[in-house]
Amino acid sequence: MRIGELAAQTGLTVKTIRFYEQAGVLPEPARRPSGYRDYDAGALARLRFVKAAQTAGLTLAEIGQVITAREHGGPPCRHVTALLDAHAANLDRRIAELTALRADIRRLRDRADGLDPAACDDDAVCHVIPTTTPPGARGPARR
Amino acid sequence: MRIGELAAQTGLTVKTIRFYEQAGVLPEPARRPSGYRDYDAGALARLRFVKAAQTAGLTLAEIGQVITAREHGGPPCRHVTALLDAHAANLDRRIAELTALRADIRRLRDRADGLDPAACDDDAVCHVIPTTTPPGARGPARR
DNA sequence: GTAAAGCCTCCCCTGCACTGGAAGGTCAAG
DNA sequence: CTTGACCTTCCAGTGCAGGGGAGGCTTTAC
Repeated sequence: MRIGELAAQTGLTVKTIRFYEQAGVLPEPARRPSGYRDYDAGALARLRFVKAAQTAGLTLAEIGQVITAREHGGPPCRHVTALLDAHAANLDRRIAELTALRADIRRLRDRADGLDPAACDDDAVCHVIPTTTPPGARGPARR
Repeated sequence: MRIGELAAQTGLTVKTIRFYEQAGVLPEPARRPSGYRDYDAGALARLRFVKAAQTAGLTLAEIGQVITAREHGGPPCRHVTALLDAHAANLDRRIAELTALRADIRRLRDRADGLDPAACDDDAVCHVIPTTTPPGARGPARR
């Protein structure tokens, strides 16, 4: 099938499929005499895997590693479970960060309701944001 | 004071300070005859505000808006509290997303322990990641 | 026969907050 | 006089996952 049909069947855009090929998560397909890409059912399965792995939070680079491991050796399951574990740990950390940031914002917000807007001074720009570090701050959240 | 001293006093890098100036969150300072930037205490206060606002989760663009509002009108407190509210709502959404993703990963991980690594098939790359959408999937998390 | 849709490659753009490096000017100490 | 620290501007790149559009073939439908 041609790239447009593959896109329709996977819900991806044509651009994205070509990008995946260049990113190394989708093998280069056969070409028709015209130069058009010609995909088989394997491409469909592959793209389903890529989508599922993305949904599980893996990056394209990691997915590429898994695929390479698969092609150069045995089943990459151990690698995959290690990636899942690492992502789970990352998520735990990020969730904790965001939750703390959420609490800080709530504190600022509550405090703001009791402040006089006219009392803002120029240098500090706005006294709703105290320039003395609020309790519980751990530096800017990485995004 | 020169830029290096300001950097030392704020804990930022010289590069970052110049970047902030270009990003519009720090006004252009006076210049010495040599062309060197020459900062006063206002710059220190301003950078403290920028850091505090970043800690509260605002982007540089938003901080720039707050500063512009401050310069072109009265106190920007209402603007700031609106931003804080928007960020709080965003955080709630992102925390929920990440928590759901975390639960999905935990499910995959638990399932993986009961699977046979040799049973991976080629098209699916690795059966630890099921290509049929797992229950509770809501699409890739935005990062 | 012609128009429209589809495909090709190529290169640049997005957001976010910086970071690195090149090529050169300035200033104080030894 | 030279060394070295400090400063200047400008350009480019990072990570991540694509998106936009130009300019030009190919295929399909009428």
